[in-house]
Amino acid sequence: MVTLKEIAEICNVSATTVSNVINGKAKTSEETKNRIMEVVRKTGYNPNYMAKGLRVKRTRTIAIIAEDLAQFTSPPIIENIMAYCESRQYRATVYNLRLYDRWSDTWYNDEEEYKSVFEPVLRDVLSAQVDGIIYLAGHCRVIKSFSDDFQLPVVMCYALSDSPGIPSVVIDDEKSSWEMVSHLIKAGHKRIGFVGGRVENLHTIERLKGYQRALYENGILFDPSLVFYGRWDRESGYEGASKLLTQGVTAIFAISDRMAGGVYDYLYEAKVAVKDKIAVAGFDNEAISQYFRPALTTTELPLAEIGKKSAELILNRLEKKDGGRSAYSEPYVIKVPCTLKDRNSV
Amino acid sequence: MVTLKEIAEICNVSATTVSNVINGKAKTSEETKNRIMEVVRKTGYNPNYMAKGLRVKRTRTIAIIAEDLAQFTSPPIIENIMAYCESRQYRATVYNLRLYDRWSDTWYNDEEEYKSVFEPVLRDVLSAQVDGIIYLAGHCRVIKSFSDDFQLPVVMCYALSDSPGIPSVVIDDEKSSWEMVSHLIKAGHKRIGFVGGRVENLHTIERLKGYQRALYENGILFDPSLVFYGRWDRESGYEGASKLLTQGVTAIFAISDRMAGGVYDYLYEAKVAVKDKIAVAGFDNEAISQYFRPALTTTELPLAEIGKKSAELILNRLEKKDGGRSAYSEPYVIKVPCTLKDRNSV
DNA sequence: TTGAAAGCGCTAACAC
DNA sequence: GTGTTAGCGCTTTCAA
Repeated sequence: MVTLKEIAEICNVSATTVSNVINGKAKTSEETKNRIMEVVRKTGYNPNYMAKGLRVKRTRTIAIIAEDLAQFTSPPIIENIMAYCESRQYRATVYNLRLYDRWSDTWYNDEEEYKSVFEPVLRDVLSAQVDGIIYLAGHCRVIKSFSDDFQLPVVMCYALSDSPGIPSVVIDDEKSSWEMVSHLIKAGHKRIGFVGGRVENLHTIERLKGYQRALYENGILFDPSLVFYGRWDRESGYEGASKLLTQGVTAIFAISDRMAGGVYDYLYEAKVAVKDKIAVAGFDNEAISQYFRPALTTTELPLAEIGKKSAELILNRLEKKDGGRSAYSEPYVIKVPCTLKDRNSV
Repeated sequence: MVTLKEIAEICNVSATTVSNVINGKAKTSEETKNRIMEVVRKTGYNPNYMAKGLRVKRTRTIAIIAEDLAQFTSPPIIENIMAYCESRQYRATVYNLRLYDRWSDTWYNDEEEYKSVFEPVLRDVLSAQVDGIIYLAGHCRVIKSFSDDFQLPVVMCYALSDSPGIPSVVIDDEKSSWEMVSHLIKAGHKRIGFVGGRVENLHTIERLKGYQRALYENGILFDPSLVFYGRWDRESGYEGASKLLTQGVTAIFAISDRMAGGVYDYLYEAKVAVKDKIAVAGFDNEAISQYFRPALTTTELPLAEIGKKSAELILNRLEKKDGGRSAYSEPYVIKVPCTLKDRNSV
């Protein structure tokens, strides 16, 4: 590994001059500039990131702490964070908590266990001297992993922060749900079953609100017996459908595509035609939804946008381009809208 | 950020001693050891990774250069590389070429364009002073991105290297395909259509070999008109099925689940029952395959194992636990077997 | 068992 | 325009 000093020696200039040329800093004569660049190219010189970081105390690197890389929402978000960082000459490095991998979806009840994995990772991140952190959640909830006086800029991605200093980027669950239910109503449905995720889950809560608002705006009574709470998975959808059908629904809105898959299962077994007899809508626009027969009408998650916004937010903060909001006076939440994918199940 | 030197001052010892205690190096009296650890805890001291890396010239970090994070095979592999690295006190950091994102699947024809994205990333990786590199391909082929005298240990993951110094970890395409076709034959099929990916693709080539071997071993003539080459996607599967059905096949083996989805599409339109009339088998065991109706018999990719093996390989190399194979005399290829998922389409 | 000094590769501050 | 000096936070001799 050739060093800057060696380049300097070869060129008969000082290390400073080489440094200046490489970083386009001070004024240097074209002559020496060319001479140096030539040698840099020939030797295949690469600046030592460690040495530079140690000296300047800025690494132009942000950490993405992902709760789980394998969560289907994570890779597209990460990919777009990285793409945006690249466009502004930053680096993003991924740390993976592997929360689902370790405890499927039970983990978030146990604060202690969570800490035992989060804290070592955070130390690692801090050791690496990153300039900022994007915490990428696996699902939306209020996350209090960072103390109020945490030393680094943080952006909460796909979840809410409880700290005024940490802005959040989330999807607009309420509005997206409202849109889908309005769509269902426009198609003539009045008794619409709602298959939610876990009761206490924020996605569930917000989407239920959207459901209720759509009913209200159309003068339809909200019937609580049309609401079923599942666990996001296919089996829950099946259960939900079996319960809801006895309530005489003409449409079912399952708030995950997987649960919608379970609804299809039940309907198939019961020989009830999707769309013709019962309309079904999903949420997420996972790959599976296109393979359902009939193809599922669902809501596309704005994952790319979420990634980009989060990255933008943190980089602006790092470069103080955020209009002085460095310390937000109130929780700062960006809600990114989803888009309805109208396919063939409604 | 409190530094080691500050810890030393507080404790009235030298920096050396603190360093020794933290790294469990030299013999230190219990007394001072406790005193130091206490202060370390209280101050929340984190060693500076930059400073340490600069000094010791080993970072205990490996780079994963992923061709595309959004490729469905990537996240599970990465997750398992990270998990294994963690178990041996290493760090893995992800670099993303975003090849598919940039050029979908046309990119690999253009060496120049490829270099224009690979090379800056490689410089970045080198700058970061990682100890080794795992190159994670999006699909199997021979990759010659690293010169023969490349300075760092490299492992090729999910692809083949052309260099004796770079071992590869890939799936056993031939055997897995052989297994599936044997399974089909055992179920009574003699005229089995093969829906491949692109002709020149290594997965296609190997799986076709497995297909042929299974036929051969069962005394079935290989009929070239039963082979169709697609582009891995759903539409290709549809096309393939339409061609193959005119050849009187009783089973179709599509070597990606997505293409199998297209086969289902065609069969559905043509009102031909999957399984009862035509057996269908896929490959990949993507999430979608479970939602097909009937559920798709397919082959599960050993992604976890591939990740783990790759990590193991490179860490062993870094720590010379590879039985002196530091320079392999011949290309060293590890083929990881897949497992057949027998569901309901055969 | 502990410490002093040197130096990893780089850049900031300042002098020339 | 270019060079000198000092030092970022750590570990590694080597000496005490």
